[in-house]
Amino acid sequence: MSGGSRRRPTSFDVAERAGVSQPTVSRALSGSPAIAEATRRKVIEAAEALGYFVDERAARLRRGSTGTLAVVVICREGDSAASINPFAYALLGSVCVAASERGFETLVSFQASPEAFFGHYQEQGRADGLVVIGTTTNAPAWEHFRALDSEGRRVAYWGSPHDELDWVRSDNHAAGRLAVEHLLAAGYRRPCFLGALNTPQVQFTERYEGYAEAMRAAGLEPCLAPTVNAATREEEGRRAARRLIERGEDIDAVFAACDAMALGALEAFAAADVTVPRDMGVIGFDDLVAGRFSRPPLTTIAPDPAEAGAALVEAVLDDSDAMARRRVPVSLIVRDSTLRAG
Amino acid sequence: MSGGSRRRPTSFDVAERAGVSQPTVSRALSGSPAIAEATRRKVIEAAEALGYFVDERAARLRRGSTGTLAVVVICREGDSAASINPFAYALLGSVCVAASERGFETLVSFQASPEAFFGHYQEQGRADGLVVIGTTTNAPAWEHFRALDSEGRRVAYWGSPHDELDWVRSDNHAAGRLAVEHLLAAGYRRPCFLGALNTPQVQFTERYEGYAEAMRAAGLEPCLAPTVNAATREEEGRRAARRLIERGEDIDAVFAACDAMALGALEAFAAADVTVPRDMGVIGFDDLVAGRFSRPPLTTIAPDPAEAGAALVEAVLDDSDAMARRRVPVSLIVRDSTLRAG
DNA sequence: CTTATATCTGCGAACGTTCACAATCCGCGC
DNA sequence: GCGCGGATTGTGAACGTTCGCAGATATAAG
Repeated sequence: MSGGSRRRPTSFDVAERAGVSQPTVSRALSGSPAIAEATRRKVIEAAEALGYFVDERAARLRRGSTGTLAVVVICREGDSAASINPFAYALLGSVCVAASERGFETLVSFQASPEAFFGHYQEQGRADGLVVIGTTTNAPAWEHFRALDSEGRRVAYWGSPHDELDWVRSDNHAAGRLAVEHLLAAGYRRPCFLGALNTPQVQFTERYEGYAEAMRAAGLEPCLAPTVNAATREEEGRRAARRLIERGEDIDAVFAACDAMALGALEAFAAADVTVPRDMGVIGFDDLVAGRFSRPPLTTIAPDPAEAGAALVEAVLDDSDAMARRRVPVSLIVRDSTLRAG
Repeated sequence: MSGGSRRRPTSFDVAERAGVSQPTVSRALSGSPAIAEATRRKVIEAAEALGYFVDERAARLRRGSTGTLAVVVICREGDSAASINPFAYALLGSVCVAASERGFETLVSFQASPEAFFGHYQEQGRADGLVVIGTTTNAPAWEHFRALDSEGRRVAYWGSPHDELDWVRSDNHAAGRLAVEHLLAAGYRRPCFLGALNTPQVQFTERYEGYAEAMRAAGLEPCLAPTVNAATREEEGRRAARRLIERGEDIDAVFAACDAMALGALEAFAAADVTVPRDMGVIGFDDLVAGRFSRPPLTTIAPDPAEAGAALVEAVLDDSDAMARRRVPVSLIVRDSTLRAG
């Protein structure tokens, strides 16, 4: 209030105070090697005394970079931003945070058709890179991708089923192994995988592979309870579990490819008087909040959205020529649904 | 690939093609009134032919604006970005989207102590405005706020308990009314409010007020089942519900201030053999995914994160001098927990 | 003591826009 | 017929930084 708002200090002000030229200030603060250590200290001191910060707008203009990361979240046609998967939201949030930590701003968009988005940003050139969250089977989208990529624009994908591109995924093989090892340690003898393979959801397939591997390592035959398409994932899980019971399969535990299916399965088991965890162990993947409130509470493998977001940002911003393909560690969260009472 | 990447066209290129001077291009495209309609058309045509877009960096530098919106999500000390309330995430996402739609980028941060953030952005001046998501009782934070505000920097708050500032909240009074009206229509006779009043959570208090008003309008006496502090909201709900049963209060329905409490209450009722919805109706607020999977599925009042995000951005960016205080509509979602079978 | 070399710093320009101001054109009234 | 105001457009500068290049200083070698 009193005194009014002072003008923001510029590099000229710092230069004057430090007794050097203005470009020297720039060099000192941007970490250029061609600067004497003594000068740098002097400049830094002056900058701090004045409360100086580099004006990113000017720096970016001159440098030719945008300092901006575009993020597109793929959602179904007509979906509002509110109705997407909670994990995608958490991922979005952590991408934004990771970008901010590296001094990048984010331009976020929810899109049913990624290609529109790609075209737009490609032309407008408003972002240095693009992070895509979600899975699409949309072929034109992949074309736009390659176009972006060949222009030197960086793109990273969460869970991409397309092998030409940079991606980041959960360590789904480890998830499968963790699930099997936990179930066996808890006293179950024949865990079965619940989920569909060979769908665009590569991550599900990978979880199965981890599961199968661990089963064989324990001298057991993998077994699969395939799901069929339904309106919701819960419904898929419900149906698959019901079928399992009807056919009287010889299994005593289920590893569902995602929590939503696991929750559906829990309902089906309850309806058929199969008591979880006594008669049947159930474990999922995703660590949905819902799993904390189901009855019984759901054991699950938790992905790490914070790590995943950081990895995505890193994949986009670090311009190593090598393709970035990172696995983000997962962790086991034990709740009642696999606690076979002694 | 072939031909390499062409240089991005500038306003000089457009000017040359349209046969006007460069600043005229700027005027034509920025909607300045001091321009002949014929000229504007000529310029726009040339711009489209060349695929020209204004370089935001240069425009912002010259204009003195940042084109950036800072968003801070307040979380508890040590919390990672991943562990915050799902609604806050949804809100964050929709704020980012709403900002992007208005051509603003977002700088997102998760902070336990908002004052650090305020100070940082205040000095660095990297954002035109600030959106704060979350509730804090931290007094120093409010000081920083006022400072920002008096410097002409715009700030908007989700659910602020501080009356000097712009805020956006759910229409909590309507929520209370909706809950009561629904419960009465469903055949319950004496619904009770479950939650604590006079806490920093103004929104809870407002929901109670709406509830009480609707009760009186129906000729009923409001009733309150106060919660006490516990590690989690579920636990608060569980305890409050247990006490309600022990004391044998004459009630047949509960409106919980949030879904987490409602879910806790559901557990307590189940443990005490009070059958929901037959003996007791339960309704919450938040529309957590968890409510879809609880047993029975939870009737709830759903806030609208998309609308809320848009309103927050509007409050920050529209520089009317009048304080922006907006109520975002809520909607009733009926599930089994209030479906008293006939 | 001089020259070559490496290390550091200053100078000027450039990035692409918007803004203040001056210049031009037009029609109209005296 | 000349000047004058309003509507448009052009001119020049400025926003605050980074970059290329030349100049300066110090250190080492001949």
